[in-house]
Amino acid sequence: MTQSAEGQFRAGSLAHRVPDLGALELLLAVARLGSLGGAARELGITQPAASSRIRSMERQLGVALVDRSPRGSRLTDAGALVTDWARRVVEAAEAFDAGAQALRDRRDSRLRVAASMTIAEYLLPGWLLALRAQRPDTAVSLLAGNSAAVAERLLADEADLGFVEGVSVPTGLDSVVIAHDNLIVVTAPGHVWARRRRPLAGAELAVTPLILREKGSGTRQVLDAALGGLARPLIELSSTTAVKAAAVSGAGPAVLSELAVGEELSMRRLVSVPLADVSLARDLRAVWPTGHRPVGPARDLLSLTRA
Amino acid sequence: MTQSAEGQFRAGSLAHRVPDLGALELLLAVARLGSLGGAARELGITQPAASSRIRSMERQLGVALVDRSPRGSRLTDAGALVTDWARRVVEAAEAFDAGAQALRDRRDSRLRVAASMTIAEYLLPGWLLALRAQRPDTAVSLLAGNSAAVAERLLADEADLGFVEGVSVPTGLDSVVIAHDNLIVVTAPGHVWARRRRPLAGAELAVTPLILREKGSGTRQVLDAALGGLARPLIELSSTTAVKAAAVSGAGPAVLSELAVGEELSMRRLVSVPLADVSLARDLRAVWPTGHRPVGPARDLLSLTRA
DNA sequence: ATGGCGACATAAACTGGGCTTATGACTCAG
DNA sequence: CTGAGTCATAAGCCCAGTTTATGTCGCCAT
Repeated sequence: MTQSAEGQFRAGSLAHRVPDLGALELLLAVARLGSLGGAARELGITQPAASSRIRSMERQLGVALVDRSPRGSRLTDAGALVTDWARRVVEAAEAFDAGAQALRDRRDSRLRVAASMTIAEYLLPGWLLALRAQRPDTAVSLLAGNSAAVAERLLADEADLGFVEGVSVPTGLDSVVIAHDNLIVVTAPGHVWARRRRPLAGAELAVTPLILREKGSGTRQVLDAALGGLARPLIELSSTTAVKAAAVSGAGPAVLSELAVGEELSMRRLVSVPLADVSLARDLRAVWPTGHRPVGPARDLLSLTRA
Repeated sequence: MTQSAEGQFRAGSLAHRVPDLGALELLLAVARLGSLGGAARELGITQPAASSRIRSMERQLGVALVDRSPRGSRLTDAGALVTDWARRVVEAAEAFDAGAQALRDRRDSRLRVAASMTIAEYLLPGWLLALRAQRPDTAVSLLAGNSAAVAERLLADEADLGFVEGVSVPTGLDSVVIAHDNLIVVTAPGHVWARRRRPLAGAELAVTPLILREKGSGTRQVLDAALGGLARPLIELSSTTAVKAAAVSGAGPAVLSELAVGEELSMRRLVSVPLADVSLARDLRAVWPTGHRPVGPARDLLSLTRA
């Protein structure tokens, strides 16, 4: 057992075991530049600060990350691995930052975006990062709501560009399909369906109790339509997150947007069950007031979102 | 060449604009429990500390996140969105933590894993999280290296279970295929190939200059084999990260493991180009010394990795 | 009503981690 | 042997986050 300042065996929370974002950024800079001092310069701190911070990160993790020499610093093998993992944390933080800035800049923004929850949650941060890379000085504001709210904002000229999911386009708006969101059936890896070889038939899906969002939600509507209103709930939950958690825990099969489960699939916390004769696709669309084709920053963003 | 389009955008780096992990964890707890005090209790801090921390996070982001009332606290609409983004940062940090702990526990660990870089980087942290959820007291150690190094460790009884990618299984080891890693052709969304409707033929791929890993790397070997040694490099880079960055920046088409680009695909920073007549698949295998079928913790982990 | 309870806010003092400046040790190139 | 790189060490400062102690508000049971 470790010596540790806190006398008890309290599992210090994540923040105590994971270096803070500044340290992870510093590590990435060291990896890229091959020098503590260089990394320090890039981040606008002094060399001793960088040295000390890397050292305390190594102490915290219990692993040597960097080989120092009078000619520079290189990552150790473990350091390279840690850096790769750190990069993912930093990327998630960059997406957070891009989104958060859009939520803030309500006033003076040059591009006002209104988006449905699913799009705002999963896609928009990435788009904003891409937009920032391309047009660094575009201030974006974001308002998230359902399709009706998006339409309302656009028609009241309180937004320049909207994004909605679902089958119908609100009246008064022009639109273009920018992507297709497939709902997929997922289970925990241990579930029977995870070992199926034959694709699942719609009829079979319709008679199986599923973990679902509540009636009225976008995904539920698509599912009910595809099955003829017959989806049978094993349990109904009010957020995508809760559905995911239930599915991961093995409670049963769930139907979710593939946007929501990308990570879980690639890490095998969930497994996708192929479908045979039903298509659970819905369009994701960019929308704007009829006749007012997007120009300027709105056009920049729109062109980013289309393949 | 410098890779990475990073967000040095304003003087304050990411760490100054994004709340630290402790604050994000706290926000998730508030969202789940509906109470500042409750969240504070769960994290082992006092209620005023939680109150002050949420407040300073709101000040930092410039957005109200929670509606306080004498009967509890609920997220605002913006708060719900921020919480979803925060969850992804925290999940990345959890993966980081799981991996880092495995790197540390070299000595007293009950399960010693040796894995190839790609697997250690992209899949193992998720497996370790799943294993921790299922068997919380299993201490795991991790050693990353190429196939030969993994085999060496296993045969020297310095590891209990190994993971390798590639076509051949090192001699002296038994193995089971746990997944298939597909190499895919990706381009920036603006590239001509992103708008192709017909799948790409192998012959076409073979005559097009590509962004590639250096000769000798695992992915390059698979690609060269599939094309008959003909892959034509536009530029050769020494890390998956650098290849990704070049592809995202629009330098040209790249060939990468789908494990490496899951996030970029779902956020449309990259687009996958369908292939017609070539299969760029390679097996991911769990391996162990011939005859020594995994038991105990090794068996637990192995069963997690198979669908 | 009234007193109790739960939830959040405010205030003041303490603590520690991270920062800076200043300096030293080491290596390599001229 | 000197100058320009690198990193490490030491001493002091500062602020963010913490705790303890107390105040305010709304609900509820008596």
